[in-house]
Amino acid sequence: MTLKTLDNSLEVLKYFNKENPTWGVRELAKEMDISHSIIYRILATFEKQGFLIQNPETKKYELGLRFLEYGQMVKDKLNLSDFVLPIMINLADTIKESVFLTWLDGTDGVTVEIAESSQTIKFSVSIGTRTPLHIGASCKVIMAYLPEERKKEIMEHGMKRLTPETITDPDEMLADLEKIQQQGWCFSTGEYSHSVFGLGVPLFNSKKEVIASLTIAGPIYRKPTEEKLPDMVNVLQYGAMNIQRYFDQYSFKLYHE
Amino acid sequence: MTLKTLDNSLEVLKYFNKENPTWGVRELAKEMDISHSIIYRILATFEKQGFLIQNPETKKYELGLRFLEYGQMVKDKLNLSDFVLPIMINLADTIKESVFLTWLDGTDGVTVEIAESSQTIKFSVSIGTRTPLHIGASCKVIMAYLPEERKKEIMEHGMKRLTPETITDPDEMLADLEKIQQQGWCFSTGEYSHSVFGLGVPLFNSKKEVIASLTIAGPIYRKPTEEKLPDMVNVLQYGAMNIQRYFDQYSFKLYHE
DNA sequence: CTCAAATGTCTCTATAATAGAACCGTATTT
DNA sequence: AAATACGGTTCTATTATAGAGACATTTGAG
Repeated sequence: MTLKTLDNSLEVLKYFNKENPTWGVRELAKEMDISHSIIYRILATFEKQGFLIQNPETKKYELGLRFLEYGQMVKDKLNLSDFVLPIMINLADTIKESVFLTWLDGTDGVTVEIAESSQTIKFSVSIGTRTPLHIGASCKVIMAYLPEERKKEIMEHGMKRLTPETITDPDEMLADLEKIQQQGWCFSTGEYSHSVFGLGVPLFNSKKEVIASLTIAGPIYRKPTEEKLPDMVNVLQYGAMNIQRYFDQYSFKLYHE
Repeated sequence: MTLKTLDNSLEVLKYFNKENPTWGVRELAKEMDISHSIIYRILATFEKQGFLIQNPETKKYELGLRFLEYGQMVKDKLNLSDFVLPIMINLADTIKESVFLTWLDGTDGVTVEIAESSQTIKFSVSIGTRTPLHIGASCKVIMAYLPEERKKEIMEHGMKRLTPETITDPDEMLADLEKIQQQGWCFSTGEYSHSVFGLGVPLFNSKKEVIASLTIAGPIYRKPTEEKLPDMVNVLQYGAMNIQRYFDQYSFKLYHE
């Protein structure tokens, strides 16, 4: 029961990403294997509304300032900067690695807040980055606490491989998730990017449903040794506890109450 | 030659703002005076694509995390934090008032970067805020440098009044713009909000077309006296000159080259 | 506790909007 | 100078949408 025209148009928008920020009409039409007339009408309509702008010189289209407006509104709604970000910065200072908050959104995890490590070599990621839930510590630790049917949904949605370490076998994944849920955290290396380790713990809403995760990540050569890992888990869980307390006090406006 | 379905759908999105962040299907349908079936299909399609999310409890819709993604991309593209923001912060420290950068977007000015004053009473505005070009120093100083036909377009677009000070008469506006262009800056009080003063100067692309403005704003009781105004103009123009130099070096990816 | 009003969702069909091919004038490339 | 590629437009068969109405639930008032 969805609108085909709108659905297609939003699909077109997805082609505007960091790698391909600008598109010409025929260029995008070829990429999507769609008639250029259709693409033209879609792009022109988005432009009329400020969601895309056309470079008057090159005639190519790119994302417009309207997204700044909506993006800021979502950010304000999450309201993480006042209380949660300081906790994350504190954590990043203690551990000397980047810390980030990942939000559950359908079959993806979305990075909503970041505290970067002060070290020159660090894990770096953009706000708004979207990753399938089966990849990496930040996402798998969320997936581990989802109901079984949603796990199945996610796995049937297709477990794309990003690196050789990415788990793509459903049985292996279920076993891994089981383990994660039992220990309460997830440590992974090289699943998202071959040179990165991650350590994530879950965050819940008032109904004890998982809604987010707090994760430490850094270059793989600085990954904690087996003896040091428990310490890192402890520090991370302490930070997560503080954030969780905040979540419990102020029920969020986004997604869950 | 635009798509009516998409156009209508984007119009629906506009109802999700800071004042009304959540909408039920019938509630929004009533507000827009449209059949609730139509609204339902639009909202459901946006939700499917992550642009809206539905609260499973209340069934009401709100903006989704997808906007975080696109908003961040636009922000990254503008790439103001590295060079321009420091200049703005420096300026804000010197003058002890908030400083913000406004981008030209169609018939509106959009706030794209902010350096807030350290004083407890200060002018405060959100990134992404959209204001018609005929209102306030930050916008009028842009409008003053636009070609005559675009000025006419903007005025015919309707000069909405925000405060008693807002200029709504076309002739008065043209005279005002003439003066602004001659002196190179615009000082206004109470046009955008009754308790705020603003002082703005224009910024140009490589083709000497106006694309943005740099503005100081603060509470009206701290507005500069007639003797002190020239000093403030000087400091602001010096900051603008630095930003302009950056603009000239790196031609921007947004809107103009 | 009961009834009425309001809600999100779904079905149906006349109607209106869209898809997609073909075309146009311009710009760029060869 | 010819040929290709481009954004934009026009046309009509086809298809998706508009809008009324129905439905099961939920909410709220009496």
